Amino acid sequence: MTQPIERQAADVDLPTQYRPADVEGKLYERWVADGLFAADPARDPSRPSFSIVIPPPNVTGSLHVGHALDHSIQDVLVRRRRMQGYETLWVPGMDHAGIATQNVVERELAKQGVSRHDLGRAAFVERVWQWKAESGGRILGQMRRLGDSVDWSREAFTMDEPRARAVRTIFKRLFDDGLIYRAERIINWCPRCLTALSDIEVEHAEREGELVSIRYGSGDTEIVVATTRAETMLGDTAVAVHPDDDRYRHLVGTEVELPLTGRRIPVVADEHVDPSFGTGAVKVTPAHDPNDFEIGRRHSLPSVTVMDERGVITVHGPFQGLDRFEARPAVVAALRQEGRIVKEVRPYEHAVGHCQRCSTVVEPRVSLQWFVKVAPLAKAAGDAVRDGRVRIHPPEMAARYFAWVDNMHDWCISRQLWWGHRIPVWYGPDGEVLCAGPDEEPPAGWTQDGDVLDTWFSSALWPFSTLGWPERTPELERFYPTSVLVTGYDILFFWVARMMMFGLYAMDGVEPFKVIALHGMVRDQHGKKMSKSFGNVVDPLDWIERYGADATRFTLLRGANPGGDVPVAEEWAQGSRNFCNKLWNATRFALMNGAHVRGDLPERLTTADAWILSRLQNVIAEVDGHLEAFEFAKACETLYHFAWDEVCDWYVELSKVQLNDERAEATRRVLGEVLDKLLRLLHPIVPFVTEELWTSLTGADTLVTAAWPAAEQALVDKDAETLVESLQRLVTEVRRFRSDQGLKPGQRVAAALDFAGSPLAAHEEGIRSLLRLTVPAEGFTATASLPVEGVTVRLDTAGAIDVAAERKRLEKDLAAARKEVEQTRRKLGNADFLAKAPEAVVAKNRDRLAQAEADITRLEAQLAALPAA
RNA sequence: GGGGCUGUGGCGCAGUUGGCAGCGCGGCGAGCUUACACCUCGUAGGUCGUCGGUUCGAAUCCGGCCAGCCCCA
Repeated sequence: MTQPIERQAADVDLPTQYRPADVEGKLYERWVADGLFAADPARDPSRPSFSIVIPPPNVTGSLHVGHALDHSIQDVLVRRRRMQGYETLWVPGMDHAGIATQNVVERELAKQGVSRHDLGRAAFVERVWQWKAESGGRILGQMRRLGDSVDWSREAFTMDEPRARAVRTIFKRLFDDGLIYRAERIINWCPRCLTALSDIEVEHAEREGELVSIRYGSGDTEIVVATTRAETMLGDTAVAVHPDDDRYRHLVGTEVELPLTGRRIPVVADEHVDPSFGTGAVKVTPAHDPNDFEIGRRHSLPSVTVMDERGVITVHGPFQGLDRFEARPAVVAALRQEGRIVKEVRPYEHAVGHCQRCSTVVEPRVSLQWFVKVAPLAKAAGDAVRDGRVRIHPPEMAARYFAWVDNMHDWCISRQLWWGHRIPVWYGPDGEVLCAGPDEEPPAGWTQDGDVLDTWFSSALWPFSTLGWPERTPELERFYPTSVLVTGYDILFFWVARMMMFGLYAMDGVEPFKVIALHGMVRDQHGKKMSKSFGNVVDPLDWIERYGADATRFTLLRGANPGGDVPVAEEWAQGSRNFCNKLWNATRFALMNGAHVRGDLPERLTTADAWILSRLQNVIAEVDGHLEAFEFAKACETLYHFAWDEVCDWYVELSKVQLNDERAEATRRVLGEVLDKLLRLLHPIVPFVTEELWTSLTGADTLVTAAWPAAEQALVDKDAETLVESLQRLVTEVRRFRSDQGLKPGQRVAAALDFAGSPLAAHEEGIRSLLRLTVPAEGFTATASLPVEGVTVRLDTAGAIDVAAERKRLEKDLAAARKEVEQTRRKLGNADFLAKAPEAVVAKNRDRLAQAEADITRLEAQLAALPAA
């Protein structure tokens, strides 16, 4: 009658536990070798396109858990579109990370006692390329471990030849349009890296410092200023007060003596002074403070530079040659000696800017630098979002975007480094300036500007430079604008706004991406930021090794609510690993029992079959909707719940009975169908385990390009869902009884089932199987009787039942039912409620009341039937 | 100083337009029931930060307060 299960089981060669390491590397290499991730702009133009450019990781970096999240999300999007039949392109690559890379190589040289200046510029740059070839870009190999379905044939680097061409092209265009200029401004300067930094390369951190109040002038002209940077007073060229401040009105326009220097400096009135801070008077050092620089410009003040590029004091005998941090106490001591110190607050907490790459305290410095005039570009970047051409997801994040682009300062793009795109400007013998485009040669003898461009300048071109711009390539034609940009909200300003500005500018107003999908930061299980010093850093490669790439991805995606931070923990990775193992074993069970996907679904379905197929349709629709909306956490949750709690815990259990009778063949087909669709839905999230299982189940080559499932309305069966829900309540209730009575889960118990006309009668076998209830023999006497879901289960507990436990249970349920009745009655007795609440809500409450009343009747009868204790 | 976010069972999070508080992990109890102990079954645990308002009805809307976090200056 039934197929010989033993024989089929022998055909199934799957271990009882899923071992990711056995399959992941093998599958990935096959995917790449088969060209499944390769995009072809010429292929079937009728198909829609879907493209993503990867936020290029730093060439010096390795895969951290933040990348793992970012990449997992992109991979889900790309893999789903691929299955939906889109021509998909996911471009991989790296950025050259000017300062970081130069620092790495300089550090290496330093070990040999060599500086970059010893080598000279050309040899040093050569050396960096060599470093890149040997030890750069480790992350690319690590991306394979995670399963990134990128098109490796299109790997790009922000410093390679095509990208260099793009940089030269756009620089020339911006220059010719007057959007790039050179000017002497105060910029952020790193005295260790010896280069300018843009605003966003400076990290502000609270530090303990000091606030020293110094008396300038004397007698009638006395005025006290407070500062955290006493050493800069050597470069003061004014004292500023608010124009409406009566305390100082009489001093405005006069001069006061600047201590230690013997100079006299003016007192000026400026709106930007906060009269409520300190004494309401501030010292003005235009050469060493950005705010003071502005005040200086407004009042035509001279600018006195007191430090060199390394932060060493260059003026005033006793201080000359001191580092800025040595000079500070020295200056304070000298002032104290002169009786100039009025007050000292120590420690004084205040925000200090640090170099993002080396953590050195940034020194504002006046110098000649190149800038991008951002106003018109930023306006366009803002408008693209305001007009809805580019959608920021989640939408709440748009406020932060606008706050940034609408208040952007001109962007300092020159860096005093050797590693980077050299500024394509040449100077002639008579001070002529020439910007040369990609195919232009400067006149012989002219010298090129020594600076290089900010790395972000080239990464801002990424969405189109990777597609071949400035040529009008088929790639650009087909894949620009890219479909979505996936990145953390922390670099919305760093990078996204810049790509928007340059994309709109270079591509004649066409935006670089249609959607900006933002995710949060990965944090530990207590919401703490991961940091090496805290010791709570998760290494994704460690997780991949121990739990598998799929489990790593699932853990991250399961926590990925739009825009929200993603907490992760070891236990959750284990849970994800367990989930993968559950899928493995469910499929293993199915295969051992001959499940398959051949042919149509059976004509005749049992209620269990109809139920799981119906649920499957709901799940398909739900998951599809979640993924479309970037709701990765919800998609994972839905799939996890369906696979584990519905397919495994109920359908597989019910199928065991069906596989033993004439329904076996139909059941094999339904099992196959459910797993087929489930594995397809899960594939973008957990590609490896699903590929391995699905190819075993179907015999097909790969799931990577299999069709994405669509829900079929015809398979939705509300009646089956209702009936199985009833069955589940019945089974759960009897299990509770068994547990209360101390019956072991596996223990067989004789029971008689009286269905009294319930449609559940058709599922007697399934119910008996789930509950381990055997058919009673002759002379059976029940020791307990349970009325549930219209069915009476009478069972022989093989001994006296625990009346006390049963009474306790029934009384608990009774109390809950009574509370329910009371609450619902009160509601339904409220005339306002009946008058104002919607019909459906009222009806729902009536149903609840009826249900609760029926429960009370039943429970009271059961209690009455209990023998006295 | 400006702007933003968060506060729901021990921990981490969901809760769409207001209409029975859910999930995962962990805890407790029982079990190796021929897919899986990376498992199964059962179970405990929350007046949704706080005070007030709107409403027939508030975790959900409005306001004050408290606590914590982030970004920008």
